[in-house]
Amino acid sequence: MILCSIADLSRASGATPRTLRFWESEGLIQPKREGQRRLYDQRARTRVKLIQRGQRLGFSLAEIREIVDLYDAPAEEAAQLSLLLARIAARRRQLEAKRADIEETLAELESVAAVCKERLVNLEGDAQ
Amino acid sequence: MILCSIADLSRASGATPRTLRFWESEGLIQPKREGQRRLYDQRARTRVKLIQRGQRLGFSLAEIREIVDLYDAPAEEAAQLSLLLARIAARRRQLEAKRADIEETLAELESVAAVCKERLVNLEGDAQ
DNA sequence: ACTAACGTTTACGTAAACGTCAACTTTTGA
DNA sequence: TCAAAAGTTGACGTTTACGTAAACGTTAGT
Repeated sequence: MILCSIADLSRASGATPRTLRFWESEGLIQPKREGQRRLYDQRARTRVKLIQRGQRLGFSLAEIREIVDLYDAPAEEAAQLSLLLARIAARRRQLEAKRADIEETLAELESVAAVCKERLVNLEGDAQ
Repeated sequence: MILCSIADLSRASGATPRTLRFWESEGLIQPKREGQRRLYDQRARTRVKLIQRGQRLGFSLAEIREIVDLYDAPAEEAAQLSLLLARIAARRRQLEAKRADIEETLAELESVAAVCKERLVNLEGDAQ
């Protein structure tokens, strides 16, 4: 299954055909063509997964495009490589900040949960 | 500084007055009133920070409202406490899934960075 | 041969999360 | 006292990320 139709990829990914066409119009994926019809190869399917992961993390499509472009930027010159490394470092910092937000939220939720559990235990004790 | 104006909170938080009023209209914050004017206490300011953190994590305002409401839900009965604990557990799983997405992305970016650095070293070697 | 099923482009509609006036009242410093 | 500054409530505009519908071409099974 090296190439698949838009319906196949839609079923496999959960994204609607409309969404896949929209992402293409935004330059996020570039499927092959057989006449008019789109044909998605492994590279396109991988990018769809990257797009969806980016969305789960709250990135806009514009940011997602920049992120996935980091993966296959054809860097030859030293200057291009340095620029690419700088961009990767910036995204890493951004992701680490998000991770820190997550850790804080998790800690707070755990603390609320602890209070809840204690109250539950007290209620059970009163009931006996 | 137990109470502050909308302009004060706007400066302190980075959210515009329009945004603060919008969040209020959506039921995310409930400032006091002095006549017509809004007065924000510490509780309101804390909620603003929670909202902004939720936004950085890609949650919608509807989700954020559910999340911040977990912090001050007045659970008295055992049934309410159990429900609250279940909701907290669901949010925890969601946050852990996001964290896993972040770890994957970080790992991939590091691998791309490693390739870049290797190429850079090779280029420097060729130059000598 | 024919009709579903699948695909295409084009265009308009929509929900979320505010931005941007407008028109007006209230407060406050000179 | 009086004008600037700050605040208020509508109401309409904007961007993002698609949904939905129209009108049409292509392909596959009976």
